[in-house]
Amino acid sequence: MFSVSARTQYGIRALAYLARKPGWEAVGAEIAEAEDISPKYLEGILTRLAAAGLVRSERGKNGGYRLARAPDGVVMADVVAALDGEVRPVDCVDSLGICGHDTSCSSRKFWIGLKTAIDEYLGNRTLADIIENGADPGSAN
Amino acid sequence: MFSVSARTQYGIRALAYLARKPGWEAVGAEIAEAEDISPKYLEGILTRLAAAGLVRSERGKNGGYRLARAPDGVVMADVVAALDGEVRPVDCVDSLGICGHDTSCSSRKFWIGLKTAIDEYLGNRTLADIIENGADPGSAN
DNA sequence: TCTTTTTCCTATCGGTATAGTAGGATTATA
DNA sequence: TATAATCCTACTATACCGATAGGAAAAAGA
Repeated sequence: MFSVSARTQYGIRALAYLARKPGWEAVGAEIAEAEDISPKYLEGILTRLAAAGLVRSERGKNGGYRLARAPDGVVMADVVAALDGEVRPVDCVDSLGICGHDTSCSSRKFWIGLKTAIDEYLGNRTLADIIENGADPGSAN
Repeated sequence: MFSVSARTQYGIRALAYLARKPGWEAVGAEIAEAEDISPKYLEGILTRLAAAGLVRSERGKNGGYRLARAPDGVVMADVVAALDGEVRPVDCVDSLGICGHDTSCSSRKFWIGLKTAIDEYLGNRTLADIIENGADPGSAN
């Protein structure tokens, strides 16, 4: 339940690799080898991250990917959204009347509350927290 | 991302129906029709809920399902676990060394923190909160 | 200009889980 | 004994995911 896709896990590892890279120089296939990820698959992941503005891509020789901003500015909620989409436990969190059954659905608030809890966690963590070995900025735990 | 299966959504609706049933009498196919769920599919859902001890099943004529305890004793974390399994963002939340890559994985704490946040939310909500139209017992929101 | 190295785009494939269906065996009531 | 319900097993169709393949476009250096 609530398992995170390999895509997102790979993406975070790739971002962490870029963040640890001295001078944040542009790198490409090097990431796949270091992190033991299928190169071609990682390609698509980095493209998504670039489209979301989290990494900057440079084409051609000596090109590659570099972090678009400092690690403490890379919010994990954005990373997850870029790779696996917005947090949406049920479809009706956005638009009502999808199930066409109950206009005042009794469980909708429950799911919206869960989404809020998850968004809050992911919104308060950055890539910097991850590369500092999971230090937790939150008040809880 | 983090979408909830139809199985769990159906299950919660079925439980809410049982909770609203006067006297908590045993009912069966009636739920499927009222909640507009495929009867045969709902069957399997109720079996799971019964196996988890959340509902009590009675076979034979006049049989059916009834809530095993009062709605405020039915913790949503148990419901979700019964239908979709434990909350496990990544496999290594339980056992370390699965990826075989980094023994001190930098993102593990991050995912465990997420699991904790989700478990906390689901563990503090009961079926009673749902049928009271999503009243929120938590301090946040 | 030509070659190399890289990102980018599209298409495909196998595996797996999900949602739903089907048929019948078992159990209890009347 | 007939009926009505849960239980059990198997099947199908669909969709997504992880991964692969082949090439087009772009930028740098010779």
